[in-house]
Amino acid sequence: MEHRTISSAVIRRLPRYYRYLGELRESGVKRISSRELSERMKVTASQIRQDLNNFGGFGQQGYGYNVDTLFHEIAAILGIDHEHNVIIIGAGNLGQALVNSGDFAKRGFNIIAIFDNNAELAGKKVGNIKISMISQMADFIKKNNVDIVAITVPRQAANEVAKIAIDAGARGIWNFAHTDISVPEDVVVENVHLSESIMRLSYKLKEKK
Amino acid sequence: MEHRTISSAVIRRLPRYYRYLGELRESGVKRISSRELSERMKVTASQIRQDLNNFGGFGQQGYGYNVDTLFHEIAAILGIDHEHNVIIIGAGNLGQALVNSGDFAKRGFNIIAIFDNNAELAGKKVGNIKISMISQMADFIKKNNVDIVAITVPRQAANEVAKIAIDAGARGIWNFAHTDISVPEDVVVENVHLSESIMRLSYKLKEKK
DNA sequence: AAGTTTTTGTCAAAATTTTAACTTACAATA
DNA sequence: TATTGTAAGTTAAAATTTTGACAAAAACTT
Repeated sequence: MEHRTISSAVIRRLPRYYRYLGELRESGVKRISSRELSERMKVTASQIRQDLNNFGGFGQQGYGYNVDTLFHEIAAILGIDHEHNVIIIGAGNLGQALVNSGDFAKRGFNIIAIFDNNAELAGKKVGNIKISMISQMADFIKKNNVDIVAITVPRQAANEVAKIAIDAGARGIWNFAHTDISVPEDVVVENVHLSESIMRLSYKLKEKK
Repeated sequence: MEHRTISSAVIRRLPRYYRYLGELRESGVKRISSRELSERMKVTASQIRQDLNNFGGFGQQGYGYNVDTLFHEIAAILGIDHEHNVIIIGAGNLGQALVNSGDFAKRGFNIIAIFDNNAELAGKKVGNIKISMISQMADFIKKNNVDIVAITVPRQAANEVAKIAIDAGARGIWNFAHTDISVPEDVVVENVHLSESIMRLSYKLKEKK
């Protein structure tokens, strides 16, 4: 089977489709057309149809898309039809916020450990997870089938802790540090750069004035 | 003066250029060519030159770009050459993390208040800011020249608090809630959807397997 | 001081992404 | 069961974005 690469623009939109479908599902809507969806989401119907057809024909002419089916198909495409083990490196405010937010667990991203290098924090609890030392991390990753490593340490330390995690077998890096992380070919990184985000907002504000 | 719209792809890259230039500046580098920068940043030199030339010719043939000058030019473009007043709505973990992170203040985004609707939190402190009630927010916005409103409340409440802030005069919304916020023409929104981000990571992980 | 190298700014080509239009298939209805 | 309307899937066109190439200008070199 031929395997065309899907553009990242498409992947950027999929989680949003998923969110809308989840909402429709909760409110009991059984079917939806690309046109209706496009009106709600402020994108073109054409784009929705084309995005979805990258992965297969999930709809039916004269009917539309079955909300429930499409919801699950997108979940499968995104790889969120099963659980993920997540650890957090950095028990600062942001790391703690991620642990305490129930949102991720609800979507199958289970935060199973949090690490820090501050010895004073050792054994203290965040939510109901005990903080461990980074020295224990490699061992933990090897033994616990960790999929995703969230990095919330200061930028100076980010590449160092990423390397430890990757050497221990981690393959997905969720990077919150204000720096780029260099990784080998088979490791994927998703960046969340809040400072860049607020700068973009600042730009947009300036343009409106 | 003609005012061409700059594509959002360009704006997405500017903060990253800014970050790299800041690092170069700190390490005492005085000048840099688009080629050198492109090697460090893993983008094409052509793209850097074209991006910058949307705003003016900041470089010089045979020399390159003066790091310090370009750093400040980009700051001006992004509107971060002056301070911004920021308030946070929602004193949950994420709201508290934003307050406690010194990173934003360092870049001129001063968090001057945090609001919540939980009466039990009234008067309690996050960092050195007292939590106020949302009922006081409109008045605060009117009196304190608030530029940016960060929304970290649950999604069900997001549009409601956004409306209060906008009606009181806020023009920039930094939205962390897992929903879209509808705003009038003259208001700008920058979204930070963490759950969408981790789904994209999940997709990339699946593709590598 | 002349020649050589570097490097920008710009133009045009290439690639990608988005939108629009068309064709086909199914669903609803009478 | 035949007919009409709806809406997906697909193809083509348009728009946008990225890359490559080159002339002009400045900085080095000898």
